[in-house]
Amino acid sequence: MTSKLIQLDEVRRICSGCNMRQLCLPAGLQPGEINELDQLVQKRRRIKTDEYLFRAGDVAQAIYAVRVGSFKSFRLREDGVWQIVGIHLPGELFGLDALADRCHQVSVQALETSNVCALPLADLEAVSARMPSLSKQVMRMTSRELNSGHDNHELLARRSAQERVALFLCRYADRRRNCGLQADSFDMAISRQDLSNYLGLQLETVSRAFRQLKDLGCITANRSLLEIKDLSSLRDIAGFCDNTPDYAYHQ
Amino acid sequence: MTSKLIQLDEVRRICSGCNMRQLCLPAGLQPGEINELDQLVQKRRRIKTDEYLFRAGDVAQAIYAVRVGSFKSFRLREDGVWQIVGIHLPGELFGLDALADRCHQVSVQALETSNVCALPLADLEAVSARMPSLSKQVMRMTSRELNSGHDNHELLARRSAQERVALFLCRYADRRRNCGLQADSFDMAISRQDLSNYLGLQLETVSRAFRQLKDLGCITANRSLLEIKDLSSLRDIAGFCDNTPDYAYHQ
DNA sequence: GCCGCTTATTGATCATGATCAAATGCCCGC
DNA sequence: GCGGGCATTTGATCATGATCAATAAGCGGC
Repeated sequence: MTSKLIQLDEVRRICSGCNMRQLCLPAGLQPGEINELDQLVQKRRRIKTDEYLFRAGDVAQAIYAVRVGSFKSFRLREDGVWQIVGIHLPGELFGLDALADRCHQVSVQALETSNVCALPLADLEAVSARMPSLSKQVMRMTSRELNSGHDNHELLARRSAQERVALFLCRYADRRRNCGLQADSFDMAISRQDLSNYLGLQLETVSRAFRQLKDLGCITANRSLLEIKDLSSLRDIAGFCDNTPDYAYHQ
Repeated sequence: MTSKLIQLDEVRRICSGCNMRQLCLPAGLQPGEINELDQLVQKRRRIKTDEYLFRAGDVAQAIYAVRVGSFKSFRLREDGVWQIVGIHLPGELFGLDALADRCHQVSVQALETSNVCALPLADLEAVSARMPSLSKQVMRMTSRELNSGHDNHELLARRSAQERVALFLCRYADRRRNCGLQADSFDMAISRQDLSNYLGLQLETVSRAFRQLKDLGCITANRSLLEIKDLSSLRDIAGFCDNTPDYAYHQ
């Protein structure tokens, strides 16, 4: 039994056996190509909570994919204020912001004990000519990142505190479901401090928004433990609160 | 004289003679490669103010580069509220958000009479194996887009109205300077309505922020005509207003 | 030039979220 | 179990920006 578990664990180490293979770099590749990818990817690097994977300013060595756990990317503004700009869940790529000038623009820290795969940039460039489907998949995943940036814009612009929190929770649950994790009851690795920073709100404001959502029966929340009781009303709160006619009738 | 002007105009039509060649797709390519790129790019499509280049939901045909003028990308939320998520100036690429599933996620409209080049997706894929430096440059430009998404997050999260407006103006001026346009006195093609939507503020709030910046002597503004009188104090207002110690001393 | 439309500005009031302050609860080491 | 430190919650007050309302300033059409 033990040896079987270890074998299973071994299988999951390789891209073709990984749970994330439908979402991550192997998607759209031929079996032979996946094997080739496997040779390049540095797998299963274990990162503990709050450990840095890299820091803004570091020369970029690789692009990264979350296998297990989650990460935050953030910037330190010139005035010393930090801003979280991204949360990364399993199957998502990050470190792509460094491709412009080979230098990381954000710092990345693990939000919990996590597991990350790295594809060295030198290898990526070397094989991209040989494996067009790989560079195509990298582009697809980068494009997804761009859209999630637009999601963030929408999240932050012209939304009340309650809407922001509700929308964040809906999306977080969706993303968890998408990568095969429990989506209605889970431990949010992200602290209130980090969440409020990400959402552009004060800690206290986020806390109060949680309270309201609890009182409405949408969720239960105890510290980082979250349970979504009524997803559909949570969605309503997230999206359909204000209908400014000015904007509603714009062509 | 007239014929000389026409000749010059002809030269600018081709990538190797284009003013934006250092910023845009030709950057980093060999002269031979630039000629090849030239054959693929559909050039100088003229777009009038408010004309759509494409709409969210359209099947993506190409990626686009601004040659002259400017564009806005925006989404229509399910509840009918629209949100501008990007402003595109000369030398910048857009339409990249469609690479994930070949379908545009945003609509794009010209903010003024503009000029755009298009690289068909089919061609991009076909030549990327043959021209690794081109796909590398596309990735570099996409990476820049990702970072500008992070800039937007920073712009919107936890900043006062005045800071948002000042920061927007600084960045807008920087981007204009970067692509060779007049940066201290110019016509902002973007309306107050669009600007306020982009910044997540009300129209009136943006108007008041302009007034304050005028009163401080940082700018003069008459409708869309803007003059930056004191860039350094504008930068100060944009970045160094609040120093929340909580965030300032975070590792 | 004049009229009507759209865009921008200014004013007054109100609601939301920031800020200041305190209390509570939880986790960890001893 | 106890105590200290940290994260979170709750409360009270205040400032900022949203909202409502009205005016002013271009701009195009005739």
